[in-house]
Amino acid sequence: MPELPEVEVVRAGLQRWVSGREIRAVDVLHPRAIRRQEGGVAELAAGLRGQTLRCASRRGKYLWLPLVEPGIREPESALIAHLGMSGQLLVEDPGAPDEAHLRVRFTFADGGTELRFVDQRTFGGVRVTALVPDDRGGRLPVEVAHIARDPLDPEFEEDAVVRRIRSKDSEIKRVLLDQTVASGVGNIYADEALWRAGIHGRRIARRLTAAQVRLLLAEVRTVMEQALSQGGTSFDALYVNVNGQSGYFDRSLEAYGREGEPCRRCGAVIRREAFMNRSSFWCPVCQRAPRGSTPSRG
DNA sequence: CATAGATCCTGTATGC
DNA sequence: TGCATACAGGATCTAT
Repeated sequence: MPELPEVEVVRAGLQRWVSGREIRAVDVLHPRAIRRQEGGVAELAAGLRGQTLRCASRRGKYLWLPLVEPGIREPESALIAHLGMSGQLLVEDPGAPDEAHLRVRFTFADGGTELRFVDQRTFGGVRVTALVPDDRGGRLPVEVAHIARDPLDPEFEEDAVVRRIRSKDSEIKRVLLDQTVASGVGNIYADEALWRAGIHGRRIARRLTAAQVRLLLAEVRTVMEQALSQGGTSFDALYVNVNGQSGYFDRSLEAYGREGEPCRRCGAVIRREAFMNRSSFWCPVCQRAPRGSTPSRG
């Protein structure tokens, strides 16, 4: 499932293969993929035709490419994409057969490779959106303005984020997944970072020490950087880079998906419990449960 | 305001 | 063999 490292791999692919190219046309094969587009297909097509894509940018799990018309320097809009849980952005030859879940096709004026948005579960989507000023004199898509900087952002404000996390009267895993606190973390890397830091996800954020929160953020950064260096995590080929290749960080996961297997640090059996309509995996020895938390299933 | 929970979506795996 | 159900989970919406 695409979290920050996977989205970053896709961003780099877009930068290499589609940045600098002029869009000729867009073909929407499934309306849900553009459900948040004001004005629907017509406005999407009008907003893209004849525009050139600028540098591929990312914050957390959002991706965008600013759009410029010939002769105009400052972009005022951008093509934005979110992969949801199964979205793919693929760069392919125009003659390649359509994927079963092809949702949107972008073709370019140069007649070269096309960009395809493929999404089985249709939680993701693309749209053209306005760029608005950010807090540092730059510009951001309006959808991204409320998303916090991610831990790999050079301008990530560690101290402020530690304070913000420790102000929350909520379970730490829930806070890690809150994209307005720090972005880019999803269910997999949350479990991995918590395991590495030796912190149970049900601990209340404001009861953690500043040192514990600092350690947790350091582990978030470490696990994401490792995943990125291996091309991201993939379980079922739903996540791929723009060339359709999977990463292999899943071989390095220590907690996520390892229910019933031994903890690689202490040998205890990794546990699993339902959490926010998904699952949490943790080591009952390395990650002590908070008082009053009910042990799950025995 | 802060926090918790439901909802969207479909292919795959599992149980009866 | 077929049908029903559980599961994967990011963002957003509603409820408290």
